Amino acid sequence: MRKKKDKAGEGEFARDGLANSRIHGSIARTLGVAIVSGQYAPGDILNNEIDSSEQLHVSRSAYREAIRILAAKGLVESRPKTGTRVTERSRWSLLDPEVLAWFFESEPSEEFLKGLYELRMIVEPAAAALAAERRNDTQLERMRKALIQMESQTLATEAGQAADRDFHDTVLEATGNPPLFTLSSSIGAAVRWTTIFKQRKRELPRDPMPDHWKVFDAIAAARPDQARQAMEKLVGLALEDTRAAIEPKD
Amino acid sequence: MRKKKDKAGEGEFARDGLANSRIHGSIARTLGVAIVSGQYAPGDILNNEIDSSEQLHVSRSAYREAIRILAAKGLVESRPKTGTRVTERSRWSLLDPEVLAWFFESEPSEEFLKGLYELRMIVEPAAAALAAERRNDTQLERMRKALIQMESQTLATEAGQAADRDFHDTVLEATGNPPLFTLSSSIGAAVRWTTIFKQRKRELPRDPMPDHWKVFDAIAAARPDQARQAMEKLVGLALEDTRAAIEPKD
DNA sequence: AGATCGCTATTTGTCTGACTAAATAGCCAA
DNA sequence: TTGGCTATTTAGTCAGACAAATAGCGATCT
Repeated sequence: MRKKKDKAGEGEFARDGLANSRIHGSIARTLGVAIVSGQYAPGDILNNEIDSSEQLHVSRSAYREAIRILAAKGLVESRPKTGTRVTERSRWSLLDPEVLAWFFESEPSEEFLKGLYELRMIVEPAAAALAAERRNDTQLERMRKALIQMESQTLATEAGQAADRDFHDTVLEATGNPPLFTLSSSIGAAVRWTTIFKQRKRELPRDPMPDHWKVFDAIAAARPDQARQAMEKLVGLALEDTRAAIEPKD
Repeated sequence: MRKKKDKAGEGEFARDGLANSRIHGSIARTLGVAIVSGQYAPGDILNNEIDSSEQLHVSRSAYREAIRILAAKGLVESRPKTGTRVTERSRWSLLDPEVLAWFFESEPSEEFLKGLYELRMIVEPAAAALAAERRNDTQLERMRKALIQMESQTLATEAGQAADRDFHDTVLEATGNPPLFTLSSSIGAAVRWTTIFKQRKRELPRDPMPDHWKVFDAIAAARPDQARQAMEKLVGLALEDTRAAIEPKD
């Protein structure tokens, strides 16, 4: 009864190779992905804890801990007798790093991506302006290193993409505004998908470096307005590229 | 090495009267407040699960579920052998409604409030502009009703304050951008504290209604730029009022 | 002396099963 | 019809055992 071989179908939950090697984390991820991908609709009630944990071949306590994680992120709500139900979308913590990752586990909807870009378009230019006023030398150096790395590795490599994200991250950090900085995971997600979509197009994509350097130069020169405008242009072009790739007209 | 007798007052955790009536929620709140208020510093290691749960007079499973909640919000990180440690501030989900509530449980630091206002200053004018383009009649009606309620009840009443928050909420919702809308809890928190600080001053505070109506009119008239400017002014004045109240010079 | 390997103690992680408490639905009586 | 009681279902809590991971130490080898 204990270690029986899983029957196909039920009891499958992916244990991520690296992180999330704990069962509760894996279950949370599995359920989280199922919820954000629409496999469960808001208002739907999950099977009760006993049935669910049996189907997944895990103990009730591990399953419950997974549910607590989902509840903490606003995806579900539990009450005695009623059970655990999926909450309405407006209550989901869409900017939570994990929730975001679950969203991007399957291809995100165009509408969702559009929303994320709109957020970038609002936040990043303002952040660049603040960064131009407040950045310290360490942060400036980190930005420069990131761009150099991005330049030499190109966005075709994982290291280059990480450098890209690191640059945008550091800009946010240089605002010295902690609440603003927590948006970095959301913006990082959008940045990542810009790259993915750009590379999906066959043609050689536009070189992103000049735009990035303009932002950097303005921040280094402590020119807020210039930094805002440069970042506006950068994000605008990224949006364009992504939109072009997402609407395949050819 | 380990303290035999812990601090006096062991086993105390507030069970919120209304929501959070479950033990795991109460413990999460107690620990969450202790963490964000600086009672535990990032890097600190919590007592192990057995000791902690005994001190709180709860079962280990209830305690563990609380820890899972905190981990889901990025406040702590658990690993075997090492224990559960408080994560660095930059990983905290500062915009999560519960985390925000824990922050405001004790008086928030001026710096934190400033960050929140800066976020408002960035997000709300842009949101008002988008709302002017996209709002539907239902949302418009909700905004109008909120302002009327706010006008008649005044910000001295709980109902009036709720109406204020509802107005700002609806503007965010009218952007039609779900990721943007999730910022409403953060912005609502800032709005709430504007009122608290304003009322702390003895003198009769400035009437907030004209500014609000200007924003509404612009959104109703579908004029994005006008809406942006009106909201900019509204938030700017709110910031001023709060700053005046937070720095008592008289 | 230094590096390497493996052991062990400690801590979280998982499991089991029983019992408690809350919330609902449905019944029964007024 | 209504109002309240009760049965039932579900999450919530508890206790205790065992498993897995790993940081740190110590023995061993070079």
